[in-house]
Amino acid sequence: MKDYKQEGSKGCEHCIWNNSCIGSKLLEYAPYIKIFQSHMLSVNEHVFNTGDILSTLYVIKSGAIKIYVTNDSGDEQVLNFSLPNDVIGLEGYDSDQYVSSAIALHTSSVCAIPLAEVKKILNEVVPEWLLKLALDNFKRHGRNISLLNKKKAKSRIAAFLIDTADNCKSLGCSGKDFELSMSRDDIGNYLGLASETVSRTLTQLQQEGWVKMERRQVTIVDIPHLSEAAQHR
Amino acid sequence: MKDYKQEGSKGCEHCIWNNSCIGSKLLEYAPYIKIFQSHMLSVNEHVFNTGDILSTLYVIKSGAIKIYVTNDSGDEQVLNFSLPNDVIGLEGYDSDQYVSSAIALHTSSVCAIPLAEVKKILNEVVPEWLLKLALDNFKRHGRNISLLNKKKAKSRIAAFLIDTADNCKSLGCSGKDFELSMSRDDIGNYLGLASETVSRTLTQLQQEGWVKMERRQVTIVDIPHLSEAAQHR
DNA sequence: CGGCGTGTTGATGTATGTCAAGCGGAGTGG
DNA sequence: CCACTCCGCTTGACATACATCAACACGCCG
Repeated sequence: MKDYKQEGSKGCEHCIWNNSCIGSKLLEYAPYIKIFQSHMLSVNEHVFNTGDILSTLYVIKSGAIKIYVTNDSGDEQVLNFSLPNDVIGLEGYDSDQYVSSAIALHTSSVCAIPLAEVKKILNEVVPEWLLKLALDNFKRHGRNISLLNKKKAKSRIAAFLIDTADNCKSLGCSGKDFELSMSRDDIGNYLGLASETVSRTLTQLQQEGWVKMERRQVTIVDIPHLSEAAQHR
Repeated sequence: MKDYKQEGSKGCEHCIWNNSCIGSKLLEYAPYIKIFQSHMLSVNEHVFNTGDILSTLYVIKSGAIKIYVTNDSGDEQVLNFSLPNDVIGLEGYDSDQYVSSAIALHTSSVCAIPLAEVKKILNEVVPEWLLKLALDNFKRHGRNISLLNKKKAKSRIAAFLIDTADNCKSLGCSGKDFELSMSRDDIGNYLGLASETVSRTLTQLQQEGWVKMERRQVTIVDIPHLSEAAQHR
């Protein structure tokens, strides 16, 4: 993306969104923020890429932006289509890199907000526990998407198992052994699969030797293979 | 759910999660909150139901809770499985009713937090624009789920069209006529379908007379039928 | 032991993916 | 202005993964 400082901005008072935009609210709240400029993007121009240093959030002023990630095999996974008034780039808030890529579908314009300023305000204003609550929700959002928009049952189930294991781990379990608390029916409903397919796929994963299962008790044996399966769409 | 005030609580200092729980952080931050009690749930007991008056949030202390909605035809749609330390009930924050149901998968225990207190704190502490940002994300989360875990292409596409129309409407368009900003490829990728399937399904929807399309220009003709199709899993 | 809920497995139909051909608008160059 | 190409989209033919229906196995509890 071009250096947005090159692009002059006349400030929010000249913007068509004037004071309805969420960015201008921020400015209102913290008027000392200086760098806050409008920037044009042409079709297929990236706003940011996965892995880029995350120092700026963007508010979309006009146009449409596609948010996506690419897996190791290089194929793309659309996470969202963002429209005017949306804030993008926030998903990586607690890392220092963008965790997704953003590309313009139309000629679009965005306003840049320095993340450092936002962080400062947030830390001043918002209690830490509350921030954690919000961020957890962001993350869950991303996880759910990546569970659900896979095409193959095997990928979904593998992703589901890994996700569940991660959850369990963050609650203090081993991360390899855990107990599913829900029925095959519930899993199927959640993942958009028939319960029979869940059942079959689980036995298949066992036959491959990637997991062991006894009723709802799960042991993950081969994390690499399971992760790889989870990547495939 | 039983009246949680019946269930004595010894307070957070006796809880196994002691001060790591997000609820206790809230208590720390606003010590005047009195009603904050632990409550046991047996298997298949509801924490709350869609449509119930939303006056309480719950922090899960132990066990597992299934969050789901039911459509008009009565069939269930699992949105999430919530685990200890998760906060549930928040999705309806800006309505006054729960927008989903929550049922215990195991014997579980939860702590109740009066939403009024939380709202008071939030309003004192968090700028409105920031709250909106977080809530928008909650909503998008829910929308994405309901787009993605449908089984049939027709449902997904119908839901996608309605969602897009709604988005457009909230940006000031008619809500019936709008332009898709993304390719069939992108739509398919987003919805977990092949682009050919997107194409075919769109022409099918046209043949049914529910939408008119010309390239990326969409006119929604029969909202009732389209919505009905969107409901079906 | 017998019944019930949950999970597994098999047989079959169907929706969707995949491959491939062709269409049509948009842009380009003569 | 027309011919040409390119790209996105559509349509068709076929393969396949999954849903559905049904039978059965297993653990659980009375």
